[in-house]
Amino acid sequence: MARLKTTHDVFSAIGEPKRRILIEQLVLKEMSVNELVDIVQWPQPVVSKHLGVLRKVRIVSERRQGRHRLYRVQPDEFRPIQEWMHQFEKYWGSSLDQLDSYLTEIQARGKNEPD
Amino acid sequence: MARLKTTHDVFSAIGEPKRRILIEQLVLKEMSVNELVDIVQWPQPVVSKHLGVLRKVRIVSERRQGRHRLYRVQPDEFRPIQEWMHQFEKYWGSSLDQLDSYLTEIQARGKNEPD
DNA sequence: CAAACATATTCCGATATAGGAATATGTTTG
DNA sequence: CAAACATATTCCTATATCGGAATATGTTTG
Repeated sequence: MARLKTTHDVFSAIGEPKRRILIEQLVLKEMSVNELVDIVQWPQPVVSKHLGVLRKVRIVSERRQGRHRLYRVQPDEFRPIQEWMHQFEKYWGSSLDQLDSYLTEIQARGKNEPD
Repeated sequence: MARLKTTHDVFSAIGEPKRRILIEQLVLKEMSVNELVDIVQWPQPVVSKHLGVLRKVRIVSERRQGRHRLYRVQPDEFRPIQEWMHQFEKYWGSSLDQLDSYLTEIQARGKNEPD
């Protein structure tokens, strides 16, 4: 046997630092490939390939608009990670307070935003 | 250039499924290598090697007791992941409620547990 | 100390990438 | 339709693992 694919689930997909950087941008707003290239300053094929991986594991979705392709993050797909991380939360006493106030704030605003 | 090490930070370390399985066991209780081997049924060197990676990125710590080595999870080391995941939490309207009640429950009990 | 035990390490081979370079595909516009 | 534009894909190479097998290291016990 040998290595396993780092491209087949959400956990391994975010193991790659460049992919995390792309996600960090896309979570801010939907963006075209060239917009991303302008920001991160990597060769376009590099960006496209990483987007391909993210797309394969459904972390991002793509929408065509003319000759552009607009990418956006699909936050729901991160839930497996969040759920897996949940097993450690009980050890984070101090951060719970922050999170709690954050939640209160969000919920005061009206729970969820439109799609 | 080529692949980058999947063994140098927390994100890539948990990208490997077997390592997640080990973590899931160790979070339950401190355990020796052979205890883990008994549970997961992989060859001992495989277990040891994955533990080595987890140890290198500080996700687990090791403590010697006689000829045994007892491993345990270091939950604090997962905080970078949790913090990174935080950027998506606002999209999880429905799960916020669960989490909120979870927090309320925890806090009612007395906020933090001893180390 | 020798044997048994617990675990780590080394050496090995197979393979899945990551990135570079070049090119292909698809779209708009003149 | 040709040229320009936007993006994906293919081909290539180097390399970092993953797991297997064998062995080394360290500890306890008789």
